Amino acid sequence: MPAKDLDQIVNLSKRRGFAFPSAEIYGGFRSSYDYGPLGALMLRNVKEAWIRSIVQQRSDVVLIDAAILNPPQTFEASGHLANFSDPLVDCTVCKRRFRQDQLDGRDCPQNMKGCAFTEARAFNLMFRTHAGPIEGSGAEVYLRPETAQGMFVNFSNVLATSRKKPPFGIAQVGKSFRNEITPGNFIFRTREFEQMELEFFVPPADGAQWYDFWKKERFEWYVAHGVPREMLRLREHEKDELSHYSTGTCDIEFLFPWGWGELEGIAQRTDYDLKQHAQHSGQKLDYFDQATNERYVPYVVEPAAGVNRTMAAFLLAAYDEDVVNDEARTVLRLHPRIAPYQIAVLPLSKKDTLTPLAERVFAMLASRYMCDYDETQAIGRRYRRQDEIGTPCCVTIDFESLDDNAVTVRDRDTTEQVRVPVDDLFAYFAERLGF
RNA sequence: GCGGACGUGGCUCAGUUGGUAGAGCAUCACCUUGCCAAGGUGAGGGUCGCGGGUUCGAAUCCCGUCGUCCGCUCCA
Repeated sequence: MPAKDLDQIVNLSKRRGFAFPSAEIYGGFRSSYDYGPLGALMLRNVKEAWIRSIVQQRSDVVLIDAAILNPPQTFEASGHLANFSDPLVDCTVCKRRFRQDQLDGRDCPQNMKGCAFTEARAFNLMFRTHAGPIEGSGAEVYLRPETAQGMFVNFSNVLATSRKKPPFGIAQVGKSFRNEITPGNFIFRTREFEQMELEFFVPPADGAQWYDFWKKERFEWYVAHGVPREMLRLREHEKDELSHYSTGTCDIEFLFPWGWGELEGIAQRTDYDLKQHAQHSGQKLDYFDQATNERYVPYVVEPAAGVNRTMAAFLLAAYDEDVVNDEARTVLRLHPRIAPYQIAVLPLSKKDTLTPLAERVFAMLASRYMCDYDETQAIGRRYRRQDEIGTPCCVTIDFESLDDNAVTVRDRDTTEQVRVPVDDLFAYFAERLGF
């Protein structure tokens, strides 16, 4: 029973410390969220799960971390400066908004009787600032609207230093900034957001094949991390939806409370980006294949995912309310790799006699897993608290533990308990958590 | 950005025709219990988003502003 109501997640986030409206003591700042103690851990887990799948478990992808600030040339080449700005006009009569360039001098299509337009305003979706301390001086710079250009401008650097050759990929996780006209839906669309992008460079002839590969690969990543298949879909873009350089794009969409929303776009970008940067920079951005004696500009397949909206999707998919012992409980059925904590260590009693062993068990488990420690209030209440933040396992130390050096491990989803010797805990959790 | 609704302690809310704020849950301390929450006693926490105005007096009226939600628009 996934959450139907966004409010459930927003409230839980605020109440337990996943995400807070940014600068809340000053009334909040539109479109920004601050991630709290649990949210910061979960966000990191989402990114690490992606890196693990894309970089660690593959031998053909390397990771970079490029600058957020970029000179205008980067975005002149990418096309963002020319295409990322729309002149928009509002009709003061029918209250509709149009792109001026699409109106082509005509009257408002919605109202034949002379609608009145406002002055055209340019909505540039890129954040601009300047380098140097004095207002108006120094070089003009832009905050990147996507991480992708960092991979393209470093294509040669990576090729020369990593000893990779096509097909190979450059991955990056990092913040991007877009001056969205309408941010909203909690952390789904914010002006400052984080991306997980892969640029996968392939021989042109293999582009379509790799496009299919990454579509399947990325879809299954969400499934493997706990999103029910029926809450996901792969939507191929229509021909008229495609960017001018793309020969195919599809979105991996999640069924949000407000409808299907994009988690990730997978695009065939052909050789557009490398050629643009080669042209603007005057540098060669191609690959010489020794085996075939051919020189070519690789085609690019780009899976580009949103970190924050993926986190939102994980939360929504995991949210559940069930009944345990005639009591309603809220439980986040998060994947163990995604949950903020994997384990909570809970001494049954606050009696000092249990504390030394409990602290020893915590120190042991914390060397490998993110663990919480809580010794206040009734044990049942602590279980429910951990359920609500998605902790897969609770380890309870009782008085018997002092004698038999064993603890009780309680499962979040089934609430079942098993007795496990302290010495066997690592082996047990490796099996139970999967890592 | 437009239209509509809304903005009260961490959360959910109550606050009568304007008279200087309450509840439940949560949190903390102590006691009790000790394997599936909401026993006992007590405590902390709100200039009612922010600013201005009207008034003897405003959470309650007016203006502005910030923010949230819905619809439209936008989403290379």
